Amino acid sequence: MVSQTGRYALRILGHLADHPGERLRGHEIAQATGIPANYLTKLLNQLRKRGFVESQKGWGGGFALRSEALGVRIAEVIELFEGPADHAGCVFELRECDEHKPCPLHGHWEKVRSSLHAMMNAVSIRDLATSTRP
Amino acid sequence: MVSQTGRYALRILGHLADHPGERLRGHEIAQATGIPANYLTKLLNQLRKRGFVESQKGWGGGFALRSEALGVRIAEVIELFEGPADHAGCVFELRECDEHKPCPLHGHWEKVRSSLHAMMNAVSIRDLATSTRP
DNA sequence: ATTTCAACACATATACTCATCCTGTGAGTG
DNA sequence: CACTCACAGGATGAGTATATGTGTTGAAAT
Repeated sequence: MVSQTGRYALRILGHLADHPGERLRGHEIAQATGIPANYLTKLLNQLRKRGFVESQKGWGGGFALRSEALGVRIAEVIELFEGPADHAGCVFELRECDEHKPCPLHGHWEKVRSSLHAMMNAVSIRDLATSTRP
Repeated sequence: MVSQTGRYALRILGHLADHPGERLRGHEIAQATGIPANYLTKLLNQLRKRGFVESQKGWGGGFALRSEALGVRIAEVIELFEGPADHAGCVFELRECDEHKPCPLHGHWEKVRSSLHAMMNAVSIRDLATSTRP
């Protein structure tokens, strides 16, 4: 449904959002999230290049969520790691399928697609923080 | 979302459902569906072992959909190739997430999950046939 | 019986995701 | 400067999904 890597990324961002302003070391994040440390720094690197996260090397260094990223929709995060979602075509490619000649799955798939799309675009990184919960 | 193999399986069954009672050679099915011939026979073999399809070797041989399989829900087909769906847990495993302490994605995910589940269980192999369309 | 056709089974190849290892590099400390 | 800390990044490996290749088996035609 969503790749392991994509879920990792959201876990990471959620954890960073829980500690605003703090610089967390990769090792700490790995321990807190349960993501393999070596792999995690790679993901954080991509998040940094994309501008969602900032990092600091050396003593006292670590990673922190950039405040500008708080409003980023999780769709953008998933895209970063899985490429454009491309849910345009019909799921099963059973045959040519459009509005006029829908395949047997068309209506059903439309619902799945739209609810997924809604989720991806309604939730932002800010919402991933634990503190958001009442 | 759904594996390539799973989509292949549905394409195959849809094609067979389009030709009831006929015995189609693997090569023909491959050509009609665009699925790699060698890979296709593997999938057809699994479908045969599961009882959805019957086969005949030798001259005049080929594959045919078993009439008993017409009512099979596509959930069963997908399970055959991808194992039990197991959409139980929360998508992103952000943290412990249940009804009382839902994660930020919980409500959204519930919708995705249920519409997917509905599709898988509402559509049967019979429905995959082109002729079903008005 | 021999030939031919097509499924069947097993082995191998390829691609991608996920994960690990190792070395380099910049930043701070004493 | 010498040293340590922690990110940066390339190379490598394990595991799985996807795809191909080769020979074997069964059934019909001749």
